[in-house]
Amino acid sequence: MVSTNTVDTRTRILAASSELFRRQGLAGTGLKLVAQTAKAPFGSIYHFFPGGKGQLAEEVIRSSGALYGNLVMSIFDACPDLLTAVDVAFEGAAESLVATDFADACPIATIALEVASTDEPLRIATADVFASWIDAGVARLADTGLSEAARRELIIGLITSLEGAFVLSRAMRSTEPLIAAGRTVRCAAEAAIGNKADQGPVGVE
Amino acid sequence: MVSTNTVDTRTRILAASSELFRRQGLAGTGLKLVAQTAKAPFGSIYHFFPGGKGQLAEEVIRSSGALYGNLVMSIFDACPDLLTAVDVAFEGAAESLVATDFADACPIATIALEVASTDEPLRIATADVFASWIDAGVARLADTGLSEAARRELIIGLITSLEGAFVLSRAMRSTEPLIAAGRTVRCAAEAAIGNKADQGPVGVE
DNA sequence: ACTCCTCTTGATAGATCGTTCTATTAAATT
DNA sequence: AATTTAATAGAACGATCTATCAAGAGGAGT
Repeated sequence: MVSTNTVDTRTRILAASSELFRRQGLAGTGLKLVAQTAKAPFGSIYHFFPGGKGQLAEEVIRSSGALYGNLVMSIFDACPDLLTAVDVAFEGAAESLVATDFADACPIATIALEVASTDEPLRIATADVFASWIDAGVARLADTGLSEAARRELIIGLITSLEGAFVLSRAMRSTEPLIAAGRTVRCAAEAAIGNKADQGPVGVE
Repeated sequence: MVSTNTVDTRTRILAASSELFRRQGLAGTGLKLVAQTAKAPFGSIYHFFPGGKGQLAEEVIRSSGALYGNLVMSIFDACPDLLTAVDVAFEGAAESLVATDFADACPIATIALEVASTDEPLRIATADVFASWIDAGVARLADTGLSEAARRELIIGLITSLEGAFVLSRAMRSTEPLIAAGRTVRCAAEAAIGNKADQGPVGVE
């Protein structure tokens, strides 16, 4: 009942983990540092996450994955059309990357690569997040009049370009990859809209 | 003089590290496992790499980065034109990913994300590799008649799409992201070639 | 007052990490 | 043959990791 002015300990642990995991990876982040960053007692981690690091990581993946998906999707809500949404998405990503000294990119990409071949439950969690992003994007693009296959291809192209651009931009400490990737996706989007009339498969053999 | 039928120990350590690092990350791979995988005595790691894990990782990044760059670049040599090269590159990546049970993708992407904000020497190493890929690609596309800026944008778009598609494909255990990313890059390449005559900026306002 | 119950707190265990160390064997050089 | 160098081999060290444990603080309800 008493509304404490401080945030929930559990939430603090989750937030600290999310930030640390995406900056230095899952295996590279110790729980001691998590507790310290969250200003939480060490034992509280195992109080709220009895499943240990695995459970903590899975909740981080799913919660921050959903959060980031909503963030990107809100850009599409705020933009009049698809093309400007693509531009704004990549420009916004570039800005926030610079603002955080090239640290805060995708919250789950680092974890996804780490666990893809080593931890099946966590791999599934990252796969679920990516799948939900794709589904949300396909639904969001319904008003474009494109076929579902075309929308799916487009949104996957956008996500993959964004993810890959994060890799290069963080490594090179430059927004150039993000800008170039944005232009690439824009080209694909323009082509898709231009070919709207075509019904059949896209492939030009 | 005597040509041993076995490979150099140093090379074995490097190869084992490269494979392990890209599958389970840098922080997630212990040197004990490296020695064991390389069938090398543990002490030999520090004999050949006195700088420890850092030196080993840097050599892995630079050597396997150069190797992978040459691999992708050889596709462009074997293809008659840019468009088919793009197709072959993404299809080949999809095939080799399936062949290795979605394990062997880009040899340095996982490391790049891990070290981007935590280890400056290694971050620089990954940045150097990406920069060399871009430079090589720009040079390779010289015969397209595109401006250097256009070539650069195109090749960065290709690399970022490929990297991002690896992330999603490995996580989802599906080649769909790689296929979709390939189509996206193909669209951008077609648009670039189509606009070859235009001299000014690409933007169609 | 008393009993739950949630949460806090830090010590501690046991394993593994990167690193260093000494000792031994193999090869090359003088 | 003698000596130096390269490589092998793994034990040992301190630090850090995940995970567990026991003990206590604070409130709510009876």
